[in-house]
This record gives sequence, C-alpha cells and structure tokens, in this order.
Amino acid sequence: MTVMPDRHTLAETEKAMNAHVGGLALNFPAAAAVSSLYRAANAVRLHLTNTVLRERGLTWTGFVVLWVVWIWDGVETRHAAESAAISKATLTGVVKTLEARGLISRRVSETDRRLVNLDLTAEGDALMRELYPLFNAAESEVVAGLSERSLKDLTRSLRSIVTELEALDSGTDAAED
Amino acid sequence: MTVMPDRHTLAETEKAMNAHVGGLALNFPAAAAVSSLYRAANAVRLHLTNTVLRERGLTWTGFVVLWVVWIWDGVETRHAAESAAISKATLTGVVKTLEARGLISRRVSETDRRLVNLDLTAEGDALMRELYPLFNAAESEVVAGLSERSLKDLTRSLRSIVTELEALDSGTDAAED
DNA sequence: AGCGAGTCGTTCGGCCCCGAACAATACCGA
DNA sequence: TCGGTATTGTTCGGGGCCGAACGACTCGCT
Repeated sequence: MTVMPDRHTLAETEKAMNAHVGGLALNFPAAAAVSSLYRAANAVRLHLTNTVLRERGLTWTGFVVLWVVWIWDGVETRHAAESAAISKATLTGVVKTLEARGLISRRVSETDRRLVNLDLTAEGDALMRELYPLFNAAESEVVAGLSERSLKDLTRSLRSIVTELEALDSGTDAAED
Repeated sequence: MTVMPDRHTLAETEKAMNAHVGGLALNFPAAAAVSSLYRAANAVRLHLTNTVLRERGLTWTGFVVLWVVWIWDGVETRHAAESAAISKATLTGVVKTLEARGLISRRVSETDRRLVNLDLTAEGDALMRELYPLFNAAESEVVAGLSERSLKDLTRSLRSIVTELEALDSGTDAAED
C-alpha cells in the first residue's frame, strides 16, 4: 500500500498557485475556505451515501426530501423544495422517484388547486423511523474529530455564509434607488 | 414584499424535530453541522455560478477542472479527477465539454499509453487569466461577513472533516490486523 | 517470452440538477 | 364579472454525477 498519496499536497498547491497568480492581489484565505467548503460537503455526502443510504436504495437528495416531509408531517412542494435547497424542477423529478418506490404520496390541495401536498406513506414513515437514527450516527462519526466548541463555531460560520448569500442574491436585481 | 420568509425557521425546525425524534438519543449538533455544511456549499456554488461563471458559459465543475489544469500547467486526468473531487467517469464528460469549447486539449502520454494529459489551450489560458481574479473577488464577498479568525477556524475544521473522512473511507475494507 | 494482476480512461444506464417556457389556477382591481 | 397579473408545479433540453463493466495497457513473476 502507498503511504504517501500521489495527489498534490496542500503546500504544493499553494506554491503552484503563487507561481501563477502570486503577483495579483488575491484573497487566498477566501479561496482556501471556499475550496475546503466544497470538498468537505462532497466528502460528507459521498460518505453518508455509501455507508447508510445506498444499501437502502436512496440517494442523498431523495433522503433529504424524505426527511423534510417526515419532520413536518407533510408539506407543500414549494416549501419542500426550499427546505431541501433544490429547485422546484429538481423536486418534481425526485418526488417522482420516491413516489414510484412507494415512499411518498402526492395530493392536490383542495383549497388551492395549484398546490400539491406531499406526505409519507406508511412504508416511508417506517423507513425514516428506522433509518434516521443510523444516518444521525453516521453524521456524528463525521464530525467526531471536532471539539464541541469547534463544531458550534463551524455551524455558526456556515449559517452566516448562507445568510450573507441570501442577502447578496436577493439584492442583485432589486431596486437600488 | 414579504419581510418574513414563508420558509421554516431554524427554531421551528428544531421544534418539529424534537416532536418526532425527541425521545431518541440523537446528536443534534452533528445534524445541524452537516445540514449547514450542505446548505452553505450549495449556496456558494449557486452564487458563484450565477454571478461569475454563467455569463461565460461555464459550469462550476467545468471551472474547477479548468482551474486545476491551469494551476498545475497541465495534469494527468487521474490527478485532475482527484483534485477536482469528482469521479473519473464525471471527469471524462466534463473534459469532453471543455474540449468541445476549445478550452482544453487531451494528449495521450507517450511513456504510458494508458494515461491522458490535459492542457489548457491558449484560449483556455487567456480565459483563466481574466476570469480567476473575478472569481476570487466573488469568493471574497461570500466570506466577507466572517472575521479573519473565524475564516481560519472554518477552513481548519472543514479540512479536518475531509481528513477524518479519508481515514474512515479508506479503512472500511482494508485489513485491520 | 508470456501470463496474471493491477491501473488507466471510457462507456453505459440511471438519477440529480437547473433555467426557461408553459398551462392551470388564484387573486385583484375596474 | 372579467381581464390582467402573479404564483404553482410540470415539462423539456442540456449537463453533471456516480458505480459498474470494459478494453487497452503496463509491469512483475516465473
């Protein structure tokens, strides 16, 4: 087995970056943070998918949608999309998949016929009751290396980024005057 | 305009969670961290894509691959896939797209005919030289709300998670004795 | 020399993912 | 009442994304 991974080291990457853009006035800590954020999110999704979800035939996004519907005892699709942080178009496809597996049901609202309500089937509910504790245990393992304090700070910083982005994006096309 | 977003509040979500799984011995801080991590990564990708990449006809992943090849002055595809944190299968498709746009070139290695070397074309190089400073400025904006100290801690914690995951995943099917 | 084991990039099938365009529906002011 | 405007979920087209299977290739061993 190779002890030294053949992928490039952090220090090597920084060196190569400097050789290319060292002269420019760039924000390296910001680049490092964004890069780490993306890598970590990907790694976590991959790990949780492979250790918990795949053997049950669920994808990450499918599980997230299931979770949202479960926690709220059924939701309208527009809220489900926002809670799962995916577009409405994506949600339509994911729900179709989950519906085909008998885990979720769609029901057009009677008071507003544009709306569609999502509910778990009995099977979906049973699955989540069994699966979520396992999923959460895997989540625990993922952040086990962080102190309680670090974990709290991490969560706060990440939420701060999300908040910042919401402000930035919503202000983009709004009136300035 | 609605001041109060109609999506569920953090506190409301926790309340609903407690109602469902409050009796179980779960790790809530871990769940909050993972959830925040995923949301933040998605939000950042969406924001940077829409503000910088889309107008140039680039996707997030396409840009990352371009960046990796740029920084290293050409790489073998296996290293590019790992650096970009995507599978080899995905890389094949992304490279095909970038190649069709004349930004990247493929060249079979002469010493080992299994390997393929990736290089930027002159056009690709010019694009990165112009684009990366803009991209980095947008990255700066994303993390502008964090103090220097918070940013550093954030990056360290995220890297720690990645490291932890690499250990977990590689140890899964390896010999234990 | 040659064969078996390992590694490389590609292909394939299935799903996620999004923005844009769309039809159905609801709401509101004249 | 009724026409304009806004909102909802869906469809469509183009890509990203992965694991599994595969053919091409290399290398160590005999």
